[in-house]
Amino acid sequence: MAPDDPRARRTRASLRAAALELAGERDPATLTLSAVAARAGVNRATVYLHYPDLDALFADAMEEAVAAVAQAAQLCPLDAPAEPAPPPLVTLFEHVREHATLYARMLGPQGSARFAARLRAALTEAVQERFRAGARPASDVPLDVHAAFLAGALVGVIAHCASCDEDPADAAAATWRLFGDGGRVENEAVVINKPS
Amino acid sequence: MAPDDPRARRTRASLRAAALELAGERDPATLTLSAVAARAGVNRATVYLHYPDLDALFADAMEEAVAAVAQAAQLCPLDAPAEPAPPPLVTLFEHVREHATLYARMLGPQGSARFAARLRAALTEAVQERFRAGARPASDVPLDVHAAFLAGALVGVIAHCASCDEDPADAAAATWRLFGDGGRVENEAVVINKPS
DNA sequence: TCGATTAAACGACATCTGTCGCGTACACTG
DNA sequence: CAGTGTACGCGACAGATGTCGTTTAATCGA
Repeated sequence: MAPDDPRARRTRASLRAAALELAGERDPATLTLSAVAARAGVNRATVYLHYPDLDALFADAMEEAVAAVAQAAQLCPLDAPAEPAPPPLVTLFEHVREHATLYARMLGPQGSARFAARLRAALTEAVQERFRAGARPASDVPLDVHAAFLAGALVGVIAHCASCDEDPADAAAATWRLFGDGGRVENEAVVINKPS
Repeated sequence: MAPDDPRARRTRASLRAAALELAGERDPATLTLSAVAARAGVNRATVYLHYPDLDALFADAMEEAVAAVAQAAQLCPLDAPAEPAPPPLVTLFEHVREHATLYARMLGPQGSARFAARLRAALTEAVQERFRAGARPASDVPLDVHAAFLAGALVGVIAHCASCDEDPADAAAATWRLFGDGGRVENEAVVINKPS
């Protein structure tokens, strides 16, 4: 399977478009691989040549948005003049807030689980990358666990918003306010909920 | 369907035992309704007389643990003398920490999603019940949203621990430390991450 | 103890998933 | 432009889900 073959590109593009198209008009929980393949005009068996399952197809379709989250962690490099720039983790949280509003509305109770899994991986990688690049938590919590906690907590809010009766916009705003007050950058270190 | 019929009781008990049994010895992600029914010695169609799907069966099998979480929110009533008693939300967090360690180990990447959904509902109800009983957040965040956020964040950590390479015990301990530092009770109000 | 109730077994059905082998037609290369 | 590689369509398969109608047998009341 050559990933840059024009035929394969066309097929994957059709599948991505069909997945997002159907997710927007039908209940995402009831989406089937058969339906996506039919909408894309692609044989059902062909889907398995490109993706292991429907979740992977969805992950690819949302890769653009996920990449934006990962990039958000790089918007404020640690070695840049930090005066007017916002704290990196705060930038991450803002992006997550926007994604929570957007995707928690688009995806239903089941569909949100797909996105949460994909976003969780992206967030973990992004936060850990920030820590590897020099950011350090001010507490005695082990570095990796701290990053995992942050990613898990954020995704938890997203998943929860999508699967309960809350208005996702309100809950996402609460996320932002809570973490916005609780996290800050001090002496090139990330301080989480630790009043100095 | 009489829920107290001895035959129905036996059937559900067999199904619960079989579900936990198979979850312990096989990869929970590959568990099928057919396999659980076969292990329980119950016809596959009969399962649908008691549960809408396999997730509901799992929820019932784990009901005992979930009930313990809900009960944890009642361990320290607000109208009791609050001197030596720990804050109610802190008690909740401690129970979640224990459950995270236990279930994140037992359940695999997919299996944890089943438990997270059930635990999320129980946590939301428990935290909101505490707020209805008199506890008030000190910030301007709407009450219900705040409760939803707390539940979502906690479940996010659990789900994340079970689906990544972290040691669940470490990550759960981090949860406890982080929230333990960030939350406290002050003047009968629950203060979250707000240094006075 | 007998009869009415009903949980459960049983077989069948439509649909979806994941996989396989085969033939066709499109895509790069010399 | 011819030739080789390969993505794709096609048909079929086993296994799982969710549902249905019928039959068997356990339960409980009289």
